[in-house]
Amino acid sequence: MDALDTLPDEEFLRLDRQICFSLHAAARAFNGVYREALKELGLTYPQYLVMLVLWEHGELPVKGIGERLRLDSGTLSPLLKRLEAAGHVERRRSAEDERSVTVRVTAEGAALRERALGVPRRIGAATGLDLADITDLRERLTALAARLDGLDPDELRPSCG
Amino acid sequence: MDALDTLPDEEFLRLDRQICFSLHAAARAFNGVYREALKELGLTYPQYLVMLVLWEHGELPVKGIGERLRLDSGTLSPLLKRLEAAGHVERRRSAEDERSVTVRVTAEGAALRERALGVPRRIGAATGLDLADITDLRERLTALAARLDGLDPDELRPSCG
DNA sequence: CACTATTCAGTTGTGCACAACTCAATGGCG
DNA sequence: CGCCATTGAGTTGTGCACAACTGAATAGTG
Repeated sequence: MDALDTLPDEEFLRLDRQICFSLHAAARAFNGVYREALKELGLTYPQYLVMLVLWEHGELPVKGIGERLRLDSGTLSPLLKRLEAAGHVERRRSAEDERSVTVRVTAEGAALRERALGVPRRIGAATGLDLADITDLRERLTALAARLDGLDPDELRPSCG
Repeated sequence: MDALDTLPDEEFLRLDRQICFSLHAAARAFNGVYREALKELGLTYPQYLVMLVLWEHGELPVKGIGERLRLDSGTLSPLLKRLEAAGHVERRRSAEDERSVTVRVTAEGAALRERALGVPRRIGAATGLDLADITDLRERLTALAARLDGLDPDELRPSCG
């Protein structure tokens, strides 16, 4: 039994506004909190995401970063240039495959990690959620994103609505 | 009590990557799904959000839109210009207060609403969530955003907008 | 009334997301 | 081997988010 099917379109539009807004606003609010916490590190939120995966792996090709963060080269190329200009990473073309560019954390970038260690704890405190809440929310969002990313575009076309 | 307090910083950083990524990715995935669904209407996701509040209220000052969507004039001014160029809305300076600009839905903009009615149902189906799931997720995200924005949740709740 | 502070919309500049594209390197196939 | 499709990074152009600012209109205060 899906209660959604019983709602008229009008009500759907109202509900949609609430959902659209809540997700959009939550993402921006989260972004804003991180912006504040990361200000002292000189990192933006997406740059922090990139540094997090690089801190875990030491070095990765641009493609590898993109796969882990679902970002394409159009977003990553200029972002990585800025991280390199800031001295946090180094980029060099791969010897085995001249098409590929390997991104490696510099000594300065590794030192930045130490200064970043306190950030997540402060964010966690700001959310007011405990570990179970956070984990639950994370799992739901991950599942939702996975489903939406794997969607056939045709399912969103009017003929299928 | 709070399991978060027992985690070392290292573990926190790992957890943070998962949370940051999941929220960031979910927001972008949602955005992508709407982009696809809204393509035929010629609207972007933020433009759709603006049209949703305008369809509910008929006309609003720029400030009123900004309050409901937590967006400032730096974002809204160019966006509204594009909506006006597309013929969906009309902007005119208020007679009572020359500082204020009133945004009103045009006949074309109202007609667009009819074509938009099917969008939320298709999105709802795409998420694979039922009404209870959606409502629960929405409430959590709204509460989280409210806390992070440092505001009273009631002021942010769409139903009060 | 005159003066100041605030409000409102808009502009500028930076950074991110994404589509569409370029270009060189690689891999596959006949 | 030669040809062509594919891959990987980068570039260009559009739109959004946000900070910092401008300028005009209004509100508040003495």
